Amino acid sequence: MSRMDIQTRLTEFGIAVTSQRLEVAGILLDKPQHLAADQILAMLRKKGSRVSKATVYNTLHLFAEKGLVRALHVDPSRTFYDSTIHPHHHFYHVDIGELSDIPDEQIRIMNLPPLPPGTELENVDVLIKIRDRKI
Amino acid sequence: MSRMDIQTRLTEFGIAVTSQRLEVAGILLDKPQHLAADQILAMLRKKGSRVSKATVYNTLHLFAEKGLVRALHVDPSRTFYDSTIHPHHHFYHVDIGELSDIPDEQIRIMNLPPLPPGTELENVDVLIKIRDRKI
DNA sequence: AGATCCTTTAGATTGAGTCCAATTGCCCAG
DNA sequence: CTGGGCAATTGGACTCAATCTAAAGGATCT
Repeated sequence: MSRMDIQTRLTEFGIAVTSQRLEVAGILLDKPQHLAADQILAMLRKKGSRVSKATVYNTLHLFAEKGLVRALHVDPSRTFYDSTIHPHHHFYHVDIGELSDIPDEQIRIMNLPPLPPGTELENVDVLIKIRDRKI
Repeated sequence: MSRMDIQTRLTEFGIAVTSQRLEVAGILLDKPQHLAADQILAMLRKKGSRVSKATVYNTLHLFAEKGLVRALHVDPSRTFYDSTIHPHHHFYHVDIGELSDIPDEQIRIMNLPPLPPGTELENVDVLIKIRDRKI
């Protein structure tokens, strides 16, 4: 995705454009992937960027809140950010701690239960945990 | 659940019985609930127990591994352990950070995708995120 | 230029969870 | 009973993702 495309994208999601936000988005939105904040920070540093840790965290929170990316809480030790936002679900390979996408169309959920009164749906996550087949 | 019942339960799940494990199980298996390690530790301490932090963590890991309880990674900041193990799913109220059970029978998932080669299913988690209805 | 507001920053701090080396407890053989 | 062996427990140090804070920077408007 070009720098210009990313700018447009940020604006579409109601996010004010700054050079730091462009840098973070440039890394994460590059392709469909799942990255943690510290991985993004490391990648930025490797490229010579001077963005601070606090800004990376602030930026990712903002992106997630505005719906530009999706936060995933699968690995208990850290939050991953998913650059793919059209609805889909995940495989989590517990032996190697790896996350992969499942196209949404394949899964259909029947009989969604009634929500508790006074609440509305935010979203539905399906996480299919898999492991290496034993013998 | 009586002390004796808990002993039987541990043994059924292939867990060697110790006094510390009985104490932890006594708290968590008392009723259907979701507790974090530090909550369990605090409850034990309040009862006058001297179980160490390391033991609480070791014990919960062991319980989860043996299938006596289920670990849930929903709140990014800590792991909750669910005393209910028959299959079921969860509501997560994002505004107040509260977790509640959904009886399994209500939800049916169609068209489970094929698993990646060499892997087998561990389990399927459905997490329905809800929030306070806005006006 | 000054004022206001938002963003970024370095560095300190938090806190769940892990690690480690030492101790305790348990069980069985002799 | 005794002691060897092994598993379980322990306190305390440690890790590290994430948060907090207070100050500095940057843009925009009048």
